[in-house]
Amino acid sequence: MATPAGVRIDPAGGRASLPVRPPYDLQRTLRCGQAFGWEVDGTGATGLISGRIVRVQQTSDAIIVEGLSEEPGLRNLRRYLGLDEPLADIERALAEDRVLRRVLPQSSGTALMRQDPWECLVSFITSAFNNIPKIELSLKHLARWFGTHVAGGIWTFPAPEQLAAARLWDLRRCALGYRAPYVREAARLVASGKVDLDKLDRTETGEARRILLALPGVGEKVADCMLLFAYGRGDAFPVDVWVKRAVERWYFRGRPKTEHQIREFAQRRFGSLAGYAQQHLFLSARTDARLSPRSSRRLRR
DNA sequence: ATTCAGGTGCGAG
DNA sequence: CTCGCACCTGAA
Repeated sequence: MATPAGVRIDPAGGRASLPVRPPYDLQRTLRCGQAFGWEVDGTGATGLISGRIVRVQQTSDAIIVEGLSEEPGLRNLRRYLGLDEPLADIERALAEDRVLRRVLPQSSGTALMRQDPWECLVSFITSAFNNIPKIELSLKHLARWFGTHVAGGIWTFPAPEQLAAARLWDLRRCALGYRAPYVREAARLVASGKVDLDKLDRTETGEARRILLALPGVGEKVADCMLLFAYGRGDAFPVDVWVKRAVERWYFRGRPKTEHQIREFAQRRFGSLAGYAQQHLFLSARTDARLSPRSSRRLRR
């Protein structure tokens, strides 16, 4: 297959340059909470993709890649990072909505990624009733104790087989708490082939959702995260506590709604862009002091 | 010491 | 089917 236009490759240096269009924002995309595996700093980010340690950083019109300089790895990275998402069109459409128009400036450029379904599954099982630092801690421990060593201080995310064989007691050492049996059982279902995560890529969304919901530790929210972050189903709308607060506050004048009602509302209102709407509402809610639990408790009185 | 955190599973009405 | 409740555990 031909190299896409605009791509510059320097095989000897292990470097490449992938073109991107505004408003794509690498930092926002990696920090927005959809992916956990990347070490993001002021200038770029480091992570593992296609079994390689890769550093990426954004310039005015490109993503500079170090550590990966050949296809199909680069194509894989493009897809993973959502570099080809038509963000300008998407955000223009979302800005028709009065709420999104207001919050978009602070989250513009966030692209939906295409993560590995298995890693995504474990990440979001772990995320349930948990906080972000501890989720990251658990995932880091999982890689350290069950993954494969790549190079100094870097381990791959463990394969289903690697976790399926784990002792519960060892899994618990990863601070997974009561989620440990969920993770191991999910690993066994995937490793045994009883659940084929790759096949879901070609499965109709509703059916894929039903299959995901049958996995232990996977409820509506986690299933929707997987549909959105791993399977590219743009109409998925994961309803977590932040999105729930934001939608109730900004679309229903603070009237409480069930998660089901919120999901239905979002799909009707945003359709195939519901996933992007969710990202922007989520990011906005997290940075809006008025939506913090402390604040809303005060207002409730 | 208490409280909180990106939900889910389970039993009851 | 909807509702309420318990829940591992590190960090503030």
